[in-house]
Amino acid sequence: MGTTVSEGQRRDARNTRRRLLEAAAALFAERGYERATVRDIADRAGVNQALLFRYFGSKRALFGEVIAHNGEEQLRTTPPHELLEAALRGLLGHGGREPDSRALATLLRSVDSGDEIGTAVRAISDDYARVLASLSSADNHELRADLALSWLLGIGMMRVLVGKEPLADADPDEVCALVTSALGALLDGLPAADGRR
Amino acid sequence: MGTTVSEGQRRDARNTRRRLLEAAAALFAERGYERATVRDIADRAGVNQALLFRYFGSKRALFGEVIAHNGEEQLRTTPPHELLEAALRGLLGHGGREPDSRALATLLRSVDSGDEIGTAVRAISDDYARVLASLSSADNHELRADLALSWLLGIGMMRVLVGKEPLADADPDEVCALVTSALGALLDGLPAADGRR
DNA sequence: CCCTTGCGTAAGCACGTGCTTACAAAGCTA
DNA sequence: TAGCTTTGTAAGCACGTGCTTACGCAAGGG
Repeated sequence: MGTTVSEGQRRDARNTRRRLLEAAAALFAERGYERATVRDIADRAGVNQALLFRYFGSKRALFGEVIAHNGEEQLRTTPPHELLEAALRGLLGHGGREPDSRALATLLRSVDSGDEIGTAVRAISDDYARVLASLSSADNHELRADLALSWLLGIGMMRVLVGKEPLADADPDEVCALVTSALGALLDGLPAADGRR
Repeated sequence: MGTTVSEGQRRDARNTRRRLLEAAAALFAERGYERATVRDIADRAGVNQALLFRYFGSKRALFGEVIAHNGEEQLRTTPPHELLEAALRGLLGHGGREPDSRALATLLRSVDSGDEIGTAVRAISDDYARVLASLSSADNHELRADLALSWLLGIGMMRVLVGKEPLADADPDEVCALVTSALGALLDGLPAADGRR
């Protein structure tokens, strides 16, 4: 039958693969693609780094699987009209520790890892933007959604990476109130022009 | 007097130093701190890489000098109330080619270069935020300025690094209109609260 | 004319990276 | 027990990085 895995579970390929995936998800979210080394990932998973290549082929492929899993998680568990605030609070509170808010944190820190990594990164942002775009009824709602997502990204950057004060230590509630009201106006259909048209 | 530098100007320390600085400024703006290697910088300057270390000591020190020069440039040449739009258009148009808009482009691409680079990066953003904050009369105007700057940063990220569509190829005028009107409301004193207070 | 001074260069060092390989050992089948 | 497959490991390779060192060479004064 199922080969009766005892329970001490040494020598369990499925489990080690899973542990590698989890360790990678955590480290990618914490440090981004480039700064998360395969040695660190293997260490956190408690296995030899050679196994990472046996099970995933390459670091890039591993990143791809992580992204695929992470992207869907928050998107499926939160209704569209709460997504904006949920994502923002995920970014503001813990810095990507919990699995929910890992997608944006990973995006945040892997954004400059050029070429092919950018494709995976673009995939997450596409998912988020699609949902955000559904909230607006303006003709250029897709652009507005991109701008909203950009703001979240920028705020995350400033807080987590740059550490800019006073934003970095600001009260999440205060930030959230300012941003959501400004973005609400944006998405609900702000006057599309100012000086030009 | 001044040692009569002929004009073929080989073996001119001042000039090579200047060329290194200019090449570094360009490459840091184009690729960010990490991805701009000392070999590339020296090559673009047309000199040996060892000179980079003779004249600047380390790559970090060179970055510091570049940042110091770049930061002041746009800030001094544009009046405060035009800074927001100027910075945004600098980011939207050319991707940091011209010296004016290099500061934000450098910031943009060096943002995740951890530890001590972050300090230099924070210095630029502080300068920008200070000017932006002077535009608002709200009590938390500094926070609002940080949020405005964050948005610029995020938009730059999405366009230049992520390449997210439709934002990446959107008309600068359209983007600018949306952002400035939303940010105008933010800085002019938006209702500070929504659900809480 | 030598010889000190300072600019410029080629070569290399030490280290961290992603990835590979040769091998040990566990577990199953016979 | 013998043999085969699967899982794990230690060692190392190839390469790119920031940085250093030993040297060539122009220039100018005694």
